[in-house]
Amino acid sequence: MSAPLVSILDDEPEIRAILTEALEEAGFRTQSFSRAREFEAALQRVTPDVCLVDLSLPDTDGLALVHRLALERGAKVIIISGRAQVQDRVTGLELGADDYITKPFDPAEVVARIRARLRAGRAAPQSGQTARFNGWTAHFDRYVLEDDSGAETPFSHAEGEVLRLFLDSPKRLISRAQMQDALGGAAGESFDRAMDVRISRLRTKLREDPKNPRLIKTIYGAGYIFLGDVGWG
Amino acid sequence: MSAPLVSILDDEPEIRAILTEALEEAGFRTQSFSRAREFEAALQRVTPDVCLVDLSLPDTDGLALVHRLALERGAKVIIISGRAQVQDRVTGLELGADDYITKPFDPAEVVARIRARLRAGRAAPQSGQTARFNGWTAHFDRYVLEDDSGAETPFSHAEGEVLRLFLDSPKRLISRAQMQDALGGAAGESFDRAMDVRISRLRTKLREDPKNPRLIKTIYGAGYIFLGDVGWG
DNA sequence: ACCCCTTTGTAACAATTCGTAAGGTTTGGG
DNA sequence: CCCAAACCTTACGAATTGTTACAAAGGGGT
Repeated sequence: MSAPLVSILDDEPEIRAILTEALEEAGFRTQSFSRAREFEAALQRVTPDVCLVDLSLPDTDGLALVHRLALERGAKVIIISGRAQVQDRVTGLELGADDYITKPFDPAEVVARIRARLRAGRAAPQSGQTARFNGWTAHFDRYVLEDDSGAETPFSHAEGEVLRLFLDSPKRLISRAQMQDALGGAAGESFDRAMDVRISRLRTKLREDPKNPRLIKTIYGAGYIFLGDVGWG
Repeated sequence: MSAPLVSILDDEPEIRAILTEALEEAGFRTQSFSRAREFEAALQRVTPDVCLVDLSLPDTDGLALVHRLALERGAKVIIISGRAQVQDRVTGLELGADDYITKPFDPAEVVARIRARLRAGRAAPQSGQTARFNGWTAHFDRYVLEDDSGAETPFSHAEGEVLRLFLDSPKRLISRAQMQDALGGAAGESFDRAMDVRISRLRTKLREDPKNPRLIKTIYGAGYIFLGDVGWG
């Protein structure tokens, strides 16, 4: 599966350059155009995963273009515009745009919003979620841990919560208070022990050596650290 | 088909009032909460089409809540926050939010952005007659399940209700309370067991391995998840 | 009306999950 | 080196869920 393709349509060369650089660094394939005509010609060939469209184009009515793109072709469209009035944003969104970003913008936010659109597009918003780390593959949709040899070990919901928390913040200290919050536990003396048990059970399934844990490390008096090179997908 | 349901979670009464009024005028059903705990309790019963969540909540870490909502439950989340830094927006979106609106906001834009989410989602319940999933074809007009080899197994009305509920929301957690609602069961001690039996019988017809169900997964204390790539038609 | 079959809820028992308690082990300061 | 606090692990039990057996309810054909 190749990287998502993002099309950029903007008449300012500088904007195109900034966006192209930020998007390629973020791992997207890009394609940029200065005129609507070229852009629509390219659409005959490929359908981009997301289109970034500037409204103030010299050779066409931007809103009409957005409308055609979004409602007729079903493309995901993010408007990038210098017009910042609420009314502009509302009409842009009502016409079918998926998002509306005003100039000046921060490239990082553009990337984040593109990712949000891609995520939403998937049939299964929350799952198909798998993470690889150090020979293991965690399938959160099936609640299964897969060995590097392909052997599978099921894990429970409670164990999954802990594992997900770790995989979201690898190589970073996670305090017990943070866990308590993330795992929805009521603050209390007793919940500490419950968390211990959850972690203990997770360690067992990850076949950790109690004497020498390689993945889930305890930091005495501070919390835990999950070591492991995590890749989501 | 009833109006989409929007849940509002914000600790400021005035904000809740403004949003509620604007949304109801726009034709949505609304439901608002001041505390995360109440909000999560309500989620046991219904899954809103869109959740508007304020990050600065007194009783929990808002970001962790968003993460749980978006990634684990597959809900559509729009963050409404007073924090306007780019970094805040990026982390909010990366954690799974579908959109990020900063205060002060214009209610009209909020409505437009909610509509954009609903349009993109289109997870609306299907009313088609047949659905394909993982080698099976369900014919709701004939009350028959068709094998990938063409062999047919009849299913009853009660089993069909459960199956349709699953097929309408694949790969998403469905709580028992939601089922009870959808299947018209009175909330009571005894109906719980009846649902278990319905699911057990459906599992049998889908030839699920009791030890390792591949399609209907139980999440202890939370509900069920139907895994399967569903295509209607 | 009678019989037989299907459907579906209820009851009873088995299996699983997960927090709690209890006892053991490790850590780090004095 | 000693001790208290922090942490790990095991066992147990309450709650949750699965499965089977059974009975009530309904439908069609004779």
